[in-house]
Amino acid sequence: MSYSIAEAARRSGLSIDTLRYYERIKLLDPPARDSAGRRAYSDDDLTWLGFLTKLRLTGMPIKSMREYASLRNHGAASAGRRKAILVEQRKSVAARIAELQGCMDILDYKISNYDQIERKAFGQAPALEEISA
Amino acid sequence: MSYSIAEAARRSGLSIDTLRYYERIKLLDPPARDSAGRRAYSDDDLTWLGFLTKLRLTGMPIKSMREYASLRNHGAASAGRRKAILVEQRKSVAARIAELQGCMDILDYKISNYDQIERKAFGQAPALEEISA
DNA sequence: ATTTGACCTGGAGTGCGCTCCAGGTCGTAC
DNA sequence: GTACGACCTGGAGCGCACTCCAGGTCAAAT
Repeated sequence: MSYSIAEAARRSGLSIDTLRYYERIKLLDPPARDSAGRRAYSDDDLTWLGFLTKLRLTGMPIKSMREYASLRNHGAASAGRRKAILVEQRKSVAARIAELQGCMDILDYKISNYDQIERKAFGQAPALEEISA
Repeated sequence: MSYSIAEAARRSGLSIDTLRYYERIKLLDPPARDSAGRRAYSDDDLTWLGFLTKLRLTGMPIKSMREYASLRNHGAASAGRRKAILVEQRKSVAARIAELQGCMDILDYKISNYDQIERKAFGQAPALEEISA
């Protein structure tokens, strides 16, 4: 199967502009063209786009994605480097998750403070939270 | 205690420029000044900066942080809205953590693929991974 | 034959969150 | 008294990841 750019956008969740942008910056090999010169994305193209969007979601900068993308065209010899990139990214994702957990604990603490204030709302204790809010 | 901008930067982990920037965009109430007109941050200022940096770490946009910051100056009446902002942010953090977990699963899968390739490296199986790499 | 709409290109513009710069003022150390 | 270093201001500049635009082509529908 092959897909128009609009279809590819719909299926990948990226915008049409972003698809062309990714091609320009070499994240994506130029897709086939139909007889009228329009892009015709293959299933493989979409699979790759799907993986790219996952990498983006991890917060990987486009620079690194470009390196990974370019290594794909350098065959099996580049597998080691490709794996290393993913391992490194995995590490940074794990760190980010831990960081977010930590932040969430703080949010929970602050939220529970506000809860207490609400529960005290019928008393007249002076806004205690202002001290650390 | 009060702190020079350099000290405040060191303690908050933000740059001096960022401290002045945060003040300009009203994330931070203008700190006191010493006799020479230099900023003198209080412990409360630093506490607030600490909380701000946590909010930033959660990915909260500066726009929302500004809203929260401005509500602080509107007393106890704004506590409900402030809490709502934090609750909303907590939700988005939880969602982001889930998203990252999902991405990490994919990374793990890809990495284990590369592991297999390495283990087969002494055989001559054609680079199987190319199909979905 | 012409209108429509999806697509094309190269290049400019945008929003975010800083970061840097020039030119100037202070207070302390020599 | 002058040299130094830390600080000040207003404003310009930057890197990132898109996003938008003008002006054009092409094929199917009327």
